[in-house]
Amino acid sequence: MTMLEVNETGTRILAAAQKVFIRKGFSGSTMENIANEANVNKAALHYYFRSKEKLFELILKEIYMILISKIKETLETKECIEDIIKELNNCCFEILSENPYWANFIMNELSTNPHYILELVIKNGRINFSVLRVLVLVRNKIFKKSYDLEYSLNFILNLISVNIFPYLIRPLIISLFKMEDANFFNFMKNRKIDSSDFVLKVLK
Amino acid sequence: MTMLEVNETGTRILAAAQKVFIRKGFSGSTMENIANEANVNKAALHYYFRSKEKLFELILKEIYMILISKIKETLETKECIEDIIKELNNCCFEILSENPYWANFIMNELSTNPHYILELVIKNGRINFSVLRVLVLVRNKIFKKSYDLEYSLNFILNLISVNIFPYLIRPLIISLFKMEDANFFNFMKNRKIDSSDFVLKVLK
DNA sequence: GTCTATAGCGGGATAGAC
DNA sequence: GTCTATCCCGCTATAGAC
Repeated sequence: MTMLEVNETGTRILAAAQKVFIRKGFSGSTMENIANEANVNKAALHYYFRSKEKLFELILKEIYMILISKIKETLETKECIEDIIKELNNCCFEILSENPYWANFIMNELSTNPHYILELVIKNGRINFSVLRVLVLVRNKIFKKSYDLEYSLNFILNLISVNIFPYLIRPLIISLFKMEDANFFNFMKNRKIDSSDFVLKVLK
Repeated sequence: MTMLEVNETGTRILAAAQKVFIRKGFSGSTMENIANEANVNKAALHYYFRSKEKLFELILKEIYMILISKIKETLETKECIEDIIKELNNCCFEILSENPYWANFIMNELSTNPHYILELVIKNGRINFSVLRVLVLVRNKIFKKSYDLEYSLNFILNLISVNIFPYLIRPLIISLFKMEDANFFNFMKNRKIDSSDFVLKVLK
């Protein structure tokens, strides 16, 4: 049986692997952790997915693809820049409140072992077109000021920053303000309006 | 000899440990990596610092303290919020262009093993006062609008986000725009003006 | 204080029974 | 396909010579 046609046990292993890898990263996770989480024997992991590395690549690719497809959809279905900003904000909230560890996972891998993710980015280059489209929209909007590519790039960078970074420091926020996870996501839900405002102000 | 009075070999080990831990994280690093980097024997590491964990804690604490003291200084020496914003921006640039891996290192540890950092945050609670002071400054500035604690908090969150997040995705930016490291930091240097503008606009 | 040698263990991977 | 047993490497840590 190949990795592509996976049965019930295989999917259980994949789910367990996701859970473990996402929390602990590649080098922090062990095959035993994953086997226990999936209620199978260590040998089963190797039977289905050959090695730890192969299994990890599958998980990383799966998560990356889900993220990218949602973001692409968001960037492409809206017409004006204001709607895109609001929708992107919604999109981040929905993904990351449902999967609180995804952002950290991707960032950790990007910094400790950029190779995997950079390869995915290059192979799935079509996201670039969506970003380019947003760049043009931003340029048109702020063209009056005096057109400047770097300014547009910085605008997008700021947009992404305010949408993702707060989720990355969730453990810190939770600890400082003595919150529960639920409080945090509630805070982030209310914040949606503020951070859209924040970004939109710059356009006006 | 204790860990506090460390001779030349000890400092060489500390420097090597910093280099290795920062790039690979705790679980991604081995004592052999560090020993090679320091040009000493593995046994020396244990002689000076007892265990991998103790050595790691020292490195983490050292970096955390440097970061916090610089940020505190920035937050406290300036009087008006506009100056603080600009100075914070400078501060991040100076630290992170000189130590490109620090931001990622702290974030990775915060997400894979929050315990260490949260303990440091709690033990060195004095940073909270500086942040509180900024919060009050922000509140006074935007009070006209209608005072709102959450709004002020979000403002600070946005401020931190645009200052740190771009450094976190450096590998991605470098790869996408086919930059060298030097180009990236040059870009970030120019960006300083834009991102201050970005944040300041909201106050106006 | 610094080195070599090695203990001891945990983790990835495989062989082989069923 | 699934399990048990086991191999073997690499890593932390220590003992002991010098």
